This record gives sequence, structure tokens and C-alpha cells, in this order.
Amino acid sequence: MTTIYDLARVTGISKSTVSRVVSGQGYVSAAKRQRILAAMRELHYIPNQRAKNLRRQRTNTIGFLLREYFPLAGEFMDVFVHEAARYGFTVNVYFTQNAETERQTLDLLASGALDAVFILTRINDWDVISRYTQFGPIATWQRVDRPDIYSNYLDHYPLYLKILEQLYREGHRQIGHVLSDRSSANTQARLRAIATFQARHPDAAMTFVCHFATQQNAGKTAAKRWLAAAARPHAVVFFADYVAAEFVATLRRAGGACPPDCTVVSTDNSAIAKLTAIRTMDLGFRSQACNGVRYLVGQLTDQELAAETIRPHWVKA
Amino acid sequence: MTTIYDLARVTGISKSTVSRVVSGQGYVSAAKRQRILAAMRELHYIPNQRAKNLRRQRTNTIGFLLREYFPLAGEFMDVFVHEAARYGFTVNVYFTQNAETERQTLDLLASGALDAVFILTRINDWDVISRYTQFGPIATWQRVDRPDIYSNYLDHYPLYLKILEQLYREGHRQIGHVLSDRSSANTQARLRAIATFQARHPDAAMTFVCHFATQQNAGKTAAKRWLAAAARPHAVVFFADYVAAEFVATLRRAGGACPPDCTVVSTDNSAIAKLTAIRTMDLGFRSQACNGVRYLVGQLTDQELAAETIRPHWVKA
DNA sequence: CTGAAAGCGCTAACAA
DNA sequence: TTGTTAGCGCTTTCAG
Repeated sequence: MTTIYDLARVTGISKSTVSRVVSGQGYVSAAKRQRILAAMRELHYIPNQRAKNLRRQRTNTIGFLLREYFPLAGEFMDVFVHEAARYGFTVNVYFTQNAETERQTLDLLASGALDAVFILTRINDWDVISRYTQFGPIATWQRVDRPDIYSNYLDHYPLYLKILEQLYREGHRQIGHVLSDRSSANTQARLRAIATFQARHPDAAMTFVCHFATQQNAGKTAAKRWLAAAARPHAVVFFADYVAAEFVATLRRAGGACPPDCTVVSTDNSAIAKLTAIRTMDLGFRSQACNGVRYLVGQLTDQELAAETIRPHWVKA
Repeated sequence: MTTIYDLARVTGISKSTVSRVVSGQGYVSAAKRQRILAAMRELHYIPNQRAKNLRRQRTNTIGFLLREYFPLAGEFMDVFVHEAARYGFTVNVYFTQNAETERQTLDLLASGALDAVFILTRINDWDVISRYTQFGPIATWQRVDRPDIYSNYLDHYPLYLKILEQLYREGHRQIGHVLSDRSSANTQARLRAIATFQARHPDAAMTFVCHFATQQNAGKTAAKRWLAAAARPHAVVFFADYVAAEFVATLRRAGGACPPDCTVVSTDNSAIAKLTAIRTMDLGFRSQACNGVRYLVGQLTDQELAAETIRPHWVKA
């Protein structure tokens, strides 16, 4: 490993001048710069990142935290990593699994291993997570209203209402709902939308409602319940494309087809929706990923990076 | 930020003794240990990772390189990150995009930002990549035979032959092939299997062969070709579940169904195959991910970590 | 068992 | 424009 010290020794120029050339900061005479540059090439000099990190108190690394893997997480990460790279940041992935591990991972912020953290799906209370903002900026995909945690969320209430109204217009009077965990803010918004819709249209039956904490097997279970239901809803709205796709696949295995047996609607616009031809509404996760990065980078570099505007829209099949 | 120095000052004990307690290395009297431990708690001490990294010439970070995202990459990473975490390593994700960027990313090995590198999909020649092994161990998902780069590959030749024989046994005499890039070692193995099969069964027609460099839109294009083909093969084997799924979706949009119009077989055992009920053979990518991690960690920590044996098998739909 | 001291490789304030 | 110097926070000999 060639170091800056070697370059200084070989060229007979001081370490600091070499450092100036290497980092491109400060004035150096053309003659010396050339000599140093030549030596750099000759000795295959590559600056030591670890030393830089210690010295500058930065690692240019963002932690990407999620409880566990789900297909959309991969697509989200794709966008996130690309956007971070644009600003010279790299992304470290962590599966948090439980509250304890999540806290330990957040400690990496305090230890200086991470400059910032993005939480795709959380475990601990926001109060707990919030404490870590003293060590670095935190952003999340989830919906929170806190001054210290950035959340680029969308209110699901009007959107869900829009979906329901659309189905009503198409003639559906029995609509099922497959929702995420009850505690999630988005689920609560959707439940409120259901209540509003119900009040508006007393002729619509909204009795089929399921909740799932994870995406794994949710679609399968929902399909079984649908098959066993006394009054099967002819339209079901899902909280994730993956779950919707699993629902469709399970139904198909049981000899059904969606449609006509059941109209399936979801809200991600993921690769899976495209493949399985599920009707889906794009809620702008790609923009949310970009905005998350921009907020974090903005905080770290003390600048205001413009956020992309999220435009939810139906994806034509 | 509390440092080891603060702890020393507060307790009146030397830095080195504090360090011994913090790192758990070396002998320290019970009394002093208690005093230090108490101070650590009181001052919320968290060791600085950047300083540690510089000092120990290690970051405990593995770089995960891929050209671009594809659904299976996400599932692969899921396993990879979990396995790395078991050994105390964290994973940094990089999209390499072009040869130049890939080289720059490999430079991170030389800069000490990364301890080791795993290459899911490469761009540069192995000769180029090989040079970086002087800076740290390199493993890959791709098939290579080199002493310095670890590759936990599977010979696709016998497996592909097995798939073809199975289809033949089921009565198929016209089999199509959707393959990856011609330059890939796996594709070459599959082409050899096709040749062998052809020689063995002259009554089988193997005229439908497509090659695709990326997974994006490959299935769609293949479907269009299939629809336009003079003699449509009633069975097609794909190099990736995602591509197979896109093929099926495109055909379905055109009014077809697989089966009976076309039997679709693939080789990943991904989440998508499960959702779309595609017949697929598990080639053990999960084990390959684990083995990749184990090799790299083994090299870094100078031990021999047992590799999982890969057992390819049909996945029952 | 403990402390002093050297140093990982780089940066930046300050002086010249 | 350049060099000297003082660290960043931690680990690890080496004496004591």
C-alpha cells in the first residue's frame, strides 16, 4: 500500500502538498503537481479511505434498514442506491429483524460507521428511533409526522377513496380489503376511507376485511378466506402487489380466474404487477426513494435538494 | 461524542486500560473494569468505528457488485446480507453499470473501504478483475475457473440435458430455448446440452432459440417471436424465472395460456415463479449466496468455513 | 495487571 | 505557494 507519506518521500515534497494534490484542495505549483501526479501513477497510489473517514468524521455511507425482505423492497433499493451514488454516497443494507437488532443498527450512526439512515420498515417506536437523530439524519418510507424524521409520505385516505369510488362506478357493490398491520398509519387512513365510503354508499357491502403483518403468505391466506366466504366480494383491494399476485395465483390454482371471478386492485406498480397483469395504482415509491436520499444528503451537505413531486396514477395494464 | 480519552479522564485510568475493557482484550482488574463499565454507561460511550477501522485496517464490509437490478438479485442479496451478518460483516451495494464504474468500485478494495467483494454480474474481463485480488478476496456468482476468484458454480450442461429429456419424455418434440448472452459460460453449457440432445434425438426440432443480454423485456420479445413463429414450439425453456413470467404474461395478453398453448420451464426458483406458477428448477442460488459469503469471510479471518452442498431439484408447482 | 508512547493515513490550521 | 505540526480515536507493543 502506497501512502501519501511514500509519495512525499519519493518526490521530496511535503506530505501536505501531496495531500493538496491528491484531494484537489488548495494551491500547488504546476511543477510540483506534475511531479506528484507522476509519482502517484508510478506507485499506483490509491488514497486510504479509512484514514480519510477518520479524519473527516464522515464515511459517505447511508444505512438502509428494513425488517425483512419483500419484493418491492428490492425495487425500492434499486432506485435508492442509484440516487445515492449520484451524490457520492454508498448504501449499506441491514435487516433489522427485531427491536434489539434495530437499535444496534441505529447505534452505527453514533459509532460513525454510518452518516445517515433510511428506514424502509421499522420496529421500534418512533420515540426510540427519534433519539438517534442527534447522531445523523434519519428518513423513512413509513408515514410519520415528526419534525426530526423525514417522511415523504402520501395520504392514503383520498387515494383509497378514489379507488373505491372507481370500483363503485364500475358497478361493484361488494368490495373486499386486504390491509397491512392495523397499527400502520396507511392502514388507518385506508380504514377511514372505507368508513367514509360506507357512509356515502350504504348499498355497498364492505364486510370482507383482512389484516396481515407481513406479506409472506398473506395473499394465500386471503384467497382461502375469499373462497370460504359466504358472500364473496367481486372486487378486492390489496395493500401490496405481491400479496395481490399471490391471491390471484392461489385462486387460479383453485380453478378461479381474476377477472372475472374477482377484480383485483393493488397499489405499488411493481414489476410483479406488470408480470401478473394486476391493476395497480402507482403511489410513487420511486420518487419517495429519491426524495429520501435527497433529504439525507441535503442534511449532510447543508444544502437544499429539490424533492420530486409525487403524482399517484393508475397504471394501465 | 464520548471517546476512550474521556473515559480515561473521568475515571482517572489510562486510555490503554479503558481500551482493554472496551474491546475485551487483555487483563484488567475487576475493580477498574467496574469503574470503567460504569463510566461507559453513564457517558453513553459508543466506540468510534472509523478509528477502529483505520487502526485495524479492516472495515468488516463486503462489497456486493451487480451491473443492474433484476428481481432475483434482490432475493439473492436477501440471503447474502443475512449470511454476512452472521459473521459480523455488513454489505455495501453497488450498481456497476459500465466497465469504468466497475473498476472504480473494485478500487474501493484497494482503498480499504471494502474488505472483500462479491460480484453477482460482471462487466470487465476476468483478467482485469483478477488483478484486484491482491487487495482482498473476490467471489462471484458467475461461472469462472480461476484459482484466485471463488466461484460456486454449477455445471448447467447435465442439468439442462435433464430438463430437455424430461420434456421429451412428456412427449415434446419441439422445444424452444430462451437463453442469456452467448458469451456466458452457462449459456455455452446449455448450448452444448442442446447439441447433445439433438444428436441423441434427431426427431426433436430445436429451431426456436433466442439470446438476450438483459432480462428487461426479454420475455416480451421472446413471446412476440413465438407468436410469429412458423412452427411454434409447445415447450420453451428459459434462463430466468422473470423472463419466463414476462413471456407467459405477454402470451396471456395475446389470448394464449401456458399451458396448454405452451409449456414453460425455467431455472431459478424465485418468488416470481411461485406467484406465476411456472415450472422451475432450483439451481441453489441461496446456497451459492451463503457459500460466497463463507468463502470471503473464511479468507479474511483465516479459517475454513464449510460450504453448503448444492442440490438442484425440481420445484413442485 | 497497568500506563506511556507510538502510530494507522490523512487533513487543515497556521506559520513562513 | 509550501512545510510544520497537531491531531481524528483507537490498538498494541513494551516497560514497569
